[in-house]
Amino acid sequence: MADPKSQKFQTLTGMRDMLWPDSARRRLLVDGFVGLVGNAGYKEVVPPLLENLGVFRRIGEATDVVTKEMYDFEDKDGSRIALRPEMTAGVARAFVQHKPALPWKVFYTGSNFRHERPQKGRYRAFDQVGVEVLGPDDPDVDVEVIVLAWRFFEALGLEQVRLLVNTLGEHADRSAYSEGVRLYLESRRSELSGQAQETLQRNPLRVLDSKRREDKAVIGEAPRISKYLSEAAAEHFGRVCSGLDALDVPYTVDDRLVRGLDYYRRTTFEFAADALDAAQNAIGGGGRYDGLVEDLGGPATDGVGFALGVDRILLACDAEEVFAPPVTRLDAYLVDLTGGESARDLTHEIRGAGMSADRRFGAGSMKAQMKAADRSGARFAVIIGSDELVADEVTVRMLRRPDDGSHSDAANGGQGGPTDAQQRIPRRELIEFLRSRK
RNA sequence: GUGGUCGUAGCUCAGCUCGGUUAGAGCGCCAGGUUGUGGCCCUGGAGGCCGGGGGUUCAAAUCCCCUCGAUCACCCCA
Repeated sequence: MADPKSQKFQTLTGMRDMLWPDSARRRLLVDGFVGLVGNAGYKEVVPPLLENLGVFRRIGEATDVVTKEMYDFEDKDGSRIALRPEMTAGVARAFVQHKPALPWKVFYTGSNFRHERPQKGRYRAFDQVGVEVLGPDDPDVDVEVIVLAWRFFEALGLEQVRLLVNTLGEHADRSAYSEGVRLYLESRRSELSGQAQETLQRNPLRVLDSKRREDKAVIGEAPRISKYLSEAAAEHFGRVCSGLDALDVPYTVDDRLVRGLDYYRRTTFEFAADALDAAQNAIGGGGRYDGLVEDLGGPATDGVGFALGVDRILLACDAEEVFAPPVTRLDAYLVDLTGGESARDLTHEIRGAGMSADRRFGAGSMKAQMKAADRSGARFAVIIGSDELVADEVTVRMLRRPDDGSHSDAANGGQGGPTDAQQRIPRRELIEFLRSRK
């Protein structure tokens, strides 16, 4: 950095400012999600960004998220607290604290923080949207949750999304399976990559996730979860699959799908965006976490949910060229050649009537004001010159047609684009004029 | 935490290999052409300590070292 007197600040590593139109697109995406899950009976929950560190420890002592990536620090009273690295643990804590009626169906949107090396689709501050259902053990809940996410991707226009599902079995199944995998991998330890050997010591199941080529052969012959499943777990999973079939949601069972966080039991799932050439192509994931609530001091309660990565979804939308940012719309833009009082009064009058209006501060030449009017996306320029002022009239000029979603552009062939119709009307009729042409 | 690539105008980049007058282009922005009319066109203008620091040299955007940042991959995960 330069000399301290004139130090310029910029965003921290892995964090970024989102400016328009990216911010508009993100807003639209989040609003769409809220609408979708609201229709399914989910209510919003807004947990705090900071929690006692212990809340997040339950995510898994063997995970990087907990051991290496948390923004944790000491509070002023000496207690250990942390910025949330994900939402589920905080939501589960809220459940334990408030004891809401069952089933508790909630959704959330918000930022999470993980201290990792940033790369495409991975930031230290990232947005997620998600849902959680606490209470029912019914496999139909798993289905509802998965289908919700699937419909959301459909609504955005995404087509190259793959749904992967798996089951890790119940607690005992998972432990037995983990041990089975560990024994197997130990027996072929020398064939594994160095990284995989390290992972093996901490969390054998995670080795199955390795992307390194040298590990593939060994992983391919590893034991399958199906052999370790209890009857109940197998039946649960079977009903999840048949539910997805019934609702025509395509999926593939991937028995190597081991999700990162320790609290998952039974159903797990992940959404991969194939249009993303980046390594970070998981745009969402989730599963059952029966036992998490108990770990946090609550009654034994089943839970299932998912989290979707807003940033990655937007990246996937870019790759598939869908979900363009919304077009700016304005009902009127004021062009005032007489000093600005009319622009000031009319913008507020129009807004007060429930329509949208803007104007240019500092006025400028008519050309400058008209240019600004065009760029604003306004349908009409409302022009007030000295003639109009004296006659108590306004000139209303159409800048684009009602059905013209694009920015006006004379070069686009003229269909619905170029317009220049204008007329003078009494000033008191302006609101009615704009309203009748909305 | 490890490795590769890259930092020049608001944005996208040229110039760097073979150091040498006021560092360029396109887009965007501002103004004028059109003294009351946007989108197209033409003209002009503003805007850069060439990421920062140090070194080599008569001379560094250009060569060397360090540093910071970005980016991609590993790891991990959304």
